[in-house]
Amino acid sequence: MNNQQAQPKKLAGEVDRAETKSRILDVAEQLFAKHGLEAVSVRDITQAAEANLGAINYHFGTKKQLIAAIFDRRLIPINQERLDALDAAIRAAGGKPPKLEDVLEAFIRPAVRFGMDPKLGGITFGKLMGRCLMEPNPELEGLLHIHFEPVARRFDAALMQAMPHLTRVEVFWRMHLTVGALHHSLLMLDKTPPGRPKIVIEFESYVQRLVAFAAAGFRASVKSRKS
Amino acid sequence: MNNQQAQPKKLAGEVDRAETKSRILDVAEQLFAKHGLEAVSVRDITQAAEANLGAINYHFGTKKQLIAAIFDRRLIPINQERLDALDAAIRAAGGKPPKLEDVLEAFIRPAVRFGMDPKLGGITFGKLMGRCLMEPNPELEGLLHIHFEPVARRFDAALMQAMPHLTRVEVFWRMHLTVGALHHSLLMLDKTPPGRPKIVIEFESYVQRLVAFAAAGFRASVKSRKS
DNA sequence: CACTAATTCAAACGACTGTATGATTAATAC
DNA sequence: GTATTAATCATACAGTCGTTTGAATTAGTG
Repeated sequence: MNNQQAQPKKLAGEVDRAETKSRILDVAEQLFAKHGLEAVSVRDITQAAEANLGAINYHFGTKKQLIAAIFDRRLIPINQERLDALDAAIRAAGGKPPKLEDVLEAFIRPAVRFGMDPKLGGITFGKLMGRCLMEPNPELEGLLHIHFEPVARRFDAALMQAMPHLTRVEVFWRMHLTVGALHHSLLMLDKTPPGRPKIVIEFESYVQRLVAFAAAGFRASVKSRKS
Repeated sequence: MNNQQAQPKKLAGEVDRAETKSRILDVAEQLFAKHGLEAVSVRDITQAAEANLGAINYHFGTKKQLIAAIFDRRLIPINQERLDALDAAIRAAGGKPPKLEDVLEAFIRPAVRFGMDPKLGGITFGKLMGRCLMEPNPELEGLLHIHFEPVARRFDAALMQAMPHLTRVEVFWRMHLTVGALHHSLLMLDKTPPGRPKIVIEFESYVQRLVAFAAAGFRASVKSRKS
C-alpha cells in the first residue's frame, strides 16, 4: 500500500542492494516481452531474477507498478530523443516547413534504436512495446497515453507543416498507420516464420526502409478507385 | 478429454440446442475482443451467455478450442474472400501482372469488411485479430499460421508480379508493414483518444485510404539518406 | 559494542483459474 | 410406455495468481 519505498541511503554495499531491484527490472522486461504481461507471474520474475517472492512487492509495490517502472525506464529516453530529433529537423529547415522524411525519422529512429539495441536487451523492449500497444488493459493505456500525448502533439503539428495540404484528421490517421507498421515490424524482428526466407536486419537500412514506407504513405493521395 | 462432441441429431427444439453453442461463440468473441484472451475467464463467458459453467467444456472441449473455433468461423470466410478477390484481380489483368492496388485491396478489403461489419459484431473481430497478431501464445501463432500461410504465399507471388523490381525479401517485408498498419488501424477504430478529434469512419473511404497508404509504401524506393 | 533501518526470506492468505464429475432434465426413437 | 442420447446443472478439484505478514538477516551509524 506504500506509494513509494524510501531510497536507501548510500552504502558501501549499495551495488548489491540496488542490484536486486534493477535485476528484477531487467528480467521482468525480458519475460514480459517474450510471453506477455499476463502470462508472466511475479513468481516467474522473482525466480528468474534469483530474488525472493516478496521482492517485487517490496521494491515496486505491485505488479502493475513494476510494469509502469519498466515503461518509464525506456519510454522517457526514447521520447526525449524523439523530441530532440524533431527539434533538430525543424531547426535544419530554417523558417520553412521541416522535411517529411526528417520528421518521420525523428519519430521512428529512436524507437528502433532502443527497440533493437543489444545493450538495452536487444529487441526486447521493441516487442514489449508492440504487444502493449494492442493490449486492452486500461491502466496500461493510460500510462502509455501520458508518455505519448505530448510527443504526438508535437509530431502532429510538425507533420501538418511538412504536409500542409493534409487535414488534421488525415495526419492523425496516417500517423496511426505508421505507428502500426513500426511496431508490428518491431515485433516481427526475431520471428522467422517457417518456410520463409530468413531476414537479416541491419539497423540503418531498417530505419530507412520504415521511413521510406511511411513517407510514401504520407504523400499518397487518396482517390476513389473503380475496383 | 473427448476430441469432438457428437453432432446433435435434428430435433424439434434444435434451435434452442444450437443456440447455446453459438451464443457462447458470439459472446466470447466480443469479450475476447474487448478484454483480451487471458483476461476473460470461462466464467465470464458462460455468465454473459447465460449458460452453465460447464457449457464451454461440453461444447468445445477446452477454452483454447473455443478460441480456435472463434478464429475459424471468421478467418475462413475472410481468407476465402481474399483469395477470390485476388483471382479476380489476376483475371482482370489478362496475361499481364496484376495491378498493385488491386492486389492490396484484395487483401485489405475483406479484413476491413469483416472487421467492422455490424452484422458480424461491428469492429469486434477486427480488434480481436489485431490483438492476437501481437500475442505471444505459441498455440495461437500456430493456429493463425495455418490460416494465413496459403494466403500469404499467393499474395507474395502476386505482389512480386505486380512489383517485379522488388526482391522476395522486400515484398515480404513491406507486406508485414502493411499488415501492421491494417490491424493497428482496425484496433484503433473505436478509440477516440481524449483531446483528439473524433474520427468518423466510412467503410469505402477507409479501405481506399489503407490501400493508397500501402500501395505508396510498396512503390517507395529505399535509398540511403543523409539525416 | 548496541541501535536503527533496509532488505530478504519462508510461509500463508483469499481469490480466481480451467477443467472434471455425476446427477438431473429434456427430447428424441422404438 | 421404456430406452437412449444430448444438454444442462451444481458442485468440487487441484492449481496458480498477486499480495501480505512477521520473523530473520544484513548493513550502516554512533
